Amino acid sequence: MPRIGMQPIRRKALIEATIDEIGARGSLDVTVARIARRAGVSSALAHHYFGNKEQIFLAAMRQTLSEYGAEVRAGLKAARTPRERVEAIVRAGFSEGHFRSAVLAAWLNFYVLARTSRQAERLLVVYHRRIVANLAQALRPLAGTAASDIAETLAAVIDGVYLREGLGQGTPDGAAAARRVLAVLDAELTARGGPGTQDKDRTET
Amino acid sequence: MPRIGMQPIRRKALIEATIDEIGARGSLDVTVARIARRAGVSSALAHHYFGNKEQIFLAAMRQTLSEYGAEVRAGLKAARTPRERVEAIVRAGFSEGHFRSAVLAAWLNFYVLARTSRQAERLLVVYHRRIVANLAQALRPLAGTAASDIAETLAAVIDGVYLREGLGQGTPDGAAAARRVLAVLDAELTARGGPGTQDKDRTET
Amino acid sequence: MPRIGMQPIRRKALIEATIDEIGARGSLDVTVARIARRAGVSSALAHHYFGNKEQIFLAAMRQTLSEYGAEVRAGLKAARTPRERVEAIVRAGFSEGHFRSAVLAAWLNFYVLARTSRQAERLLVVYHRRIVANLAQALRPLAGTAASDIAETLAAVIDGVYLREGLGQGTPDGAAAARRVLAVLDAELTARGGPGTQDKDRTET
Amino acid sequence: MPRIGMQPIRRKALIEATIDEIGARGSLDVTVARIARRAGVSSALAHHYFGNKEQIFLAAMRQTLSEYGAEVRAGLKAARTPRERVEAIVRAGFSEGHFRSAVLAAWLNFYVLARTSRQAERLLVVYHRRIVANLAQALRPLAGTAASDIAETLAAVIDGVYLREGLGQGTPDGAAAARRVLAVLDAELTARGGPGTQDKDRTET
DNA sequence: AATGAATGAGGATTCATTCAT
DNA sequence: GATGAATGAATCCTCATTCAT
Repeated sequence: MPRIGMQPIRRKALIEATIDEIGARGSLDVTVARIARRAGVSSALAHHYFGNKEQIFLAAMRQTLSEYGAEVRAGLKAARTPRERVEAIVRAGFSEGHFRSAVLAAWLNFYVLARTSRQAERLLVVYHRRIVANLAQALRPLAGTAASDIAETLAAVIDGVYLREGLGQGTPDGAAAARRVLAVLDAELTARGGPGTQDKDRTET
Repeated sequence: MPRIGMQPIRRKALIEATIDEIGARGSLDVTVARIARRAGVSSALAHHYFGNKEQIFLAAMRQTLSEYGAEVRAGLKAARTPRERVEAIVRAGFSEGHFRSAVLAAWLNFYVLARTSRQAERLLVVYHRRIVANLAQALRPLAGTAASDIAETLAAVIDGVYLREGLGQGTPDGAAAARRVLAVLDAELTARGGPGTQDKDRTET
Repeated sequence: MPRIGMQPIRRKALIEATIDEIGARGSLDVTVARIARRAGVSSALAHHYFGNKEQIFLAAMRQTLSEYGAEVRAGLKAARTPRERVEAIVRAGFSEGHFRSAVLAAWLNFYVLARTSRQAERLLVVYHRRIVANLAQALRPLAGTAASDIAETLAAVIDGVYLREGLGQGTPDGAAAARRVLAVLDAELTARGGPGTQDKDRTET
Repeated sequence: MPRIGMQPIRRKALIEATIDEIGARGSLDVTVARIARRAGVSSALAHHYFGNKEQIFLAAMRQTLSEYGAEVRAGLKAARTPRERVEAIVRAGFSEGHFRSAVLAAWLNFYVLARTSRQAERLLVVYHRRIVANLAQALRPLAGTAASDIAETLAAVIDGVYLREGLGQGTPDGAAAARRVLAVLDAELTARGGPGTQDKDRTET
């Protein structure tokens, strides 16, 4: 059975299995054996490829983060106006691909992991910075010097909505979630720049 | 050594030890033995009083939630105007007592626990509803029919800020966190009702 | 079943089981589970009392060493002349209690353990020093300033004979082994002090 | 990359790697994978060439023994007098090549291996017999009928000194070790044959 | 009331070994 | 000739939980 060049295939399968298993289990309390079984391999192979459990988790985290990043980039590419750029970033977080119970559980658990693992923490911090930077850049034309501050707030709202919506058992409503975040954006812009600014932005867009 | 009337003392000690241990460990990955040692009792006693580990966690969660609730109520009692009422609720979340790394870790882990334990989920949902209800009630004079919606948003912002601030290693800055949340409040009020409304509210109160 | 005060009993049983198991297996390649089964307890209990496998080994080593030390002391107490004192020390090493295949295997493995474990090495060095010191003290009246040197040699002969005799599968012949060591002693004394000295010693004895 | 005629090269490399690894690790607790890596090949190849782990160990043991034997033979060839012949055999054991920590660890572990593996035991017994035979033959002109007995004793002293010197962490002192063994030889000769014999030998030498 | 004693169950990790290529 | 792929079988260790005292 052993064919050559399996490494990337197995790694990918194990990473997906990890996210799914965390999602299914709802906690980091998943065993390597179950992850491996889900991926259709032995637990020994999982260790062979990743070294230890933490590395498996970190790989899953990197994967989730980079998928999210890709979604953000794809959204940004399609956006034409500053406003659209901000919306793209916000919507990426609540897309069907990511705003699922399993992925949400994974995210939540990565936050927990970050409290224990230095590497996990670093990943999360980097991701945080990147989101804020993306938001700030998109907001600059709309909010000027307030861009950074609004970006920071929006990032927090995204996380908060994500967290709260995810608590429910049912399928989370991504559209509603995104709407709530964008409402905060609108409010901030209106309040800071006055209606004029906002209107101007909208017109521009 | 066994004295009578120890039950409440032991229970309280074990609950505190649980929160501290979750805080210290940074995850739910704490053992009953360690919790018990921290509380100065045997692990057998912990089981004697709580039945099993999940009940210990749930008790710790109830404790954290009710302390938070008490802080909110205390703040509300001292508040005179609607605005002050909202601020009190927001500030309760970022008070020195709760906005600590250990408590934050506990909260985070309660969210995780809620994915596994029906009881934990119920506790969290109840707390969520209560916060939103409190906020909505306080906001009614300020925002009218928009109160509920703004309340929902504010609750999300609180959670998001809490989550993000807590990621850093250093002592979290409660004042800054509260300021950011209140800024959202101001923006929402300004944007929806215009400055006039807000001023009027303040005067009314 | 759990009665109080079992700790020392369990510890002793586990230590004996360890030595026996090393003897039976012929190497350090013994499992905690087998040791525990031999002692009639669960492997979890073995860990509970000793912490980890290395500590179990070290305890077994200490036990073996201290039993040997006790045998030496008992022999010394019964000895009347210097010569008898030396003989007592030598014979202690080849007594029926210690010159058994199992104990021998244990010793051999402790030497191996000493290459990995700092603690084991320390134990072995201390034991080495003590034997040489005992021998040297006993030899002083017989060999004067040469006592230390002869002691060192005798200790080496003891170990060498022990090692070689132990290689065979059959029951090792302790008497023959002791005789060979004492022959070296006689030769050293004769060669250094001349026959006169030796005869005098013998007459004294 | 596979070239023909690699077998002897690979085997030799693996054998050396085995001894080195046992030396480095200080115990038989070495993995085939590490041995193979040290030899620059895959662990599968090690199995391909040796069948299983025990055979790898046995090959390493044979190698060590035969190197030692070669050193003895070389020493014997250069020796002119009986005394020199004995000294050559003794010194071979403490030469720079063999009296190293790594080799010593290997020897020690071969003794352990001999308790488990029939083949290893046979190798060790053969080596033992050969050394004693060599010593006895060399001693015949010096000690006559006592040659065998003295040979047996010397062999034990060699092993004992080897074992004890090897325990220390520092570089073992081969010259001192050899001196101690030869001192026993001198003592035995003096004591048995009287000073005359010994002097005569020494003069001859 | 309180605990020491004890364990079953499980989990991460390791490793010798096999096999298809 | 050589190896990457793969795994079954251990093994150490942890831990929640129970029980007699």
